[in-house]
Amino acid sequence: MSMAPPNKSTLRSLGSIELQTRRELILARLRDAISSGELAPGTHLAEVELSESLGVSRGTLREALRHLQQDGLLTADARGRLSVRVVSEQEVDEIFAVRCALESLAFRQICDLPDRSVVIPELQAALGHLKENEGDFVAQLDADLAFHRRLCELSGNGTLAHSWQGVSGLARAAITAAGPQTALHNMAYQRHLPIVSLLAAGDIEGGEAFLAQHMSDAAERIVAQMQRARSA
Amino acid sequence: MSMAPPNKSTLRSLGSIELQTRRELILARLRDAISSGELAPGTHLAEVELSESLGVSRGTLREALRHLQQDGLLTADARGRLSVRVVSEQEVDEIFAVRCALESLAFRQICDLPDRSVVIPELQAALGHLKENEGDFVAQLDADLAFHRRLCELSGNGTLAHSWQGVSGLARAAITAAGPQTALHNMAYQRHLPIVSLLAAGDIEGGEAFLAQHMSDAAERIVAQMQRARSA
DNA sequence: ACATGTATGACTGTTGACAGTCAAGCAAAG
DNA sequence: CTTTGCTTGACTGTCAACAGTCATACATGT
Repeated sequence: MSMAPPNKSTLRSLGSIELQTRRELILARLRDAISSGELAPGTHLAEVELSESLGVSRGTLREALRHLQQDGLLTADARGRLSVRVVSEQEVDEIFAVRCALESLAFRQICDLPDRSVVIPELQAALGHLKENEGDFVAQLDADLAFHRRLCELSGNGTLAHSWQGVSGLARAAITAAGPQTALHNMAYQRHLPIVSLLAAGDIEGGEAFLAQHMSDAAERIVAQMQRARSA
Repeated sequence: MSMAPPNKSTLRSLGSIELQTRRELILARLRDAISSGELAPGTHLAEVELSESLGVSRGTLREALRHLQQDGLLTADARGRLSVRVVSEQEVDEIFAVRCALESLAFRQICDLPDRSVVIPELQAALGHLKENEGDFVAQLDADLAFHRRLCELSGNGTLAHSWQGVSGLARAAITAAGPQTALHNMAYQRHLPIVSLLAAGDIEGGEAFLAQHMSDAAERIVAQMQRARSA
């Protein structure tokens, strides 16, 4: 019995299996654990215990930890012990101010793009995910951040997207730490809709103003919730 | 023979010795090597060879490499081999656009500070270092970046300062890669002076406009030098 | 010649173990 | 009761070695 020889298109369509190294696996795992609150802020991360529970050696774990440390999600004390970063209320303002600056740049760069018509549908698709599953907090948070990330990516500025990712980890950790009562998910679709509209209109001034309000609102809401949770 | 008992002030003045781990030492060493061009862009970094030449084990080296990778100074190919990042001409524009957005935020936040009078002398001091040793290229580059870093630090926004550091590594690598002919050091003092003046005056609009011009000028000069070097 | 095995070398991924350091607890000396 | 010294336990810093994979080059068969 003879099989038909594979043609080039078949070979190409097979693609390549994505190779996930152990380090990358536990890196993603730890990222999720921190940003979801599974690892509460301030938690001490003992290397031996963590490596055993994750099923990897300490060396492999340490490489992932260095990555997270550079991301700002972990902090080291004088003796080198790592713990999950606790974001203060002041830092929430800082984080969202930086996000505002970066996303405003993305907005401007998209407006300066020769052809804006391609990015609008992309953002509308991201908006769609925001409209779906309105009850689920984490899903809403994911969709929220995904929308803003897409905004940065669509600017075509890879350095910008990379910088944004650097602060987004902290942003997500802060939002999660504040708790699901933050009510960030209420009306999330409506709150993000004007961004796309202003972008489609090419209104740079309007977009920047709206983004500034959008970010300061979010920061204020989170800080308020943190204070409420602290006094309780 | 009796010594006088140490009083508290003496004890306090002793301070504490700063503990430098091997990982941090070689991290700084590699940082310098990359940003100074000692390790040329595209250079392949073999772990065994590097660890031997640095006098550390592979494990220790790898932790430092992960740090640099996250900083964007190193890139990994499909097989995990690391090499010094080569910044394209497009990326130069990207990097300086991000720097502009971040430093503009720093400018605004300093202007919003209750007491601006404290930061002005600090920046003037940084300007002073820029005026000194005008012949030395690397010293000028150091002073240049130090000035901009100080601007971000003085904003009081630690997250902003951290994000800036994230792109500054790439910026420095790009400048060094373009070569000392970039003439970035010419009139560096005069080119930075208006930033402090506008800041002292609290002129946000003027400051942002100047920073935008400052950054796009720098990017243009670097790209031009890269093209010149490439065609030669 | 061309395609297919097959050894070889180089490199990264990963691991387990050793060494040094700090904190906590306890005992002895003042 | 305070201080000093010692022991124990836990933790991070560091290392050398094993295992798996890929590219290269050579040899083999058609």
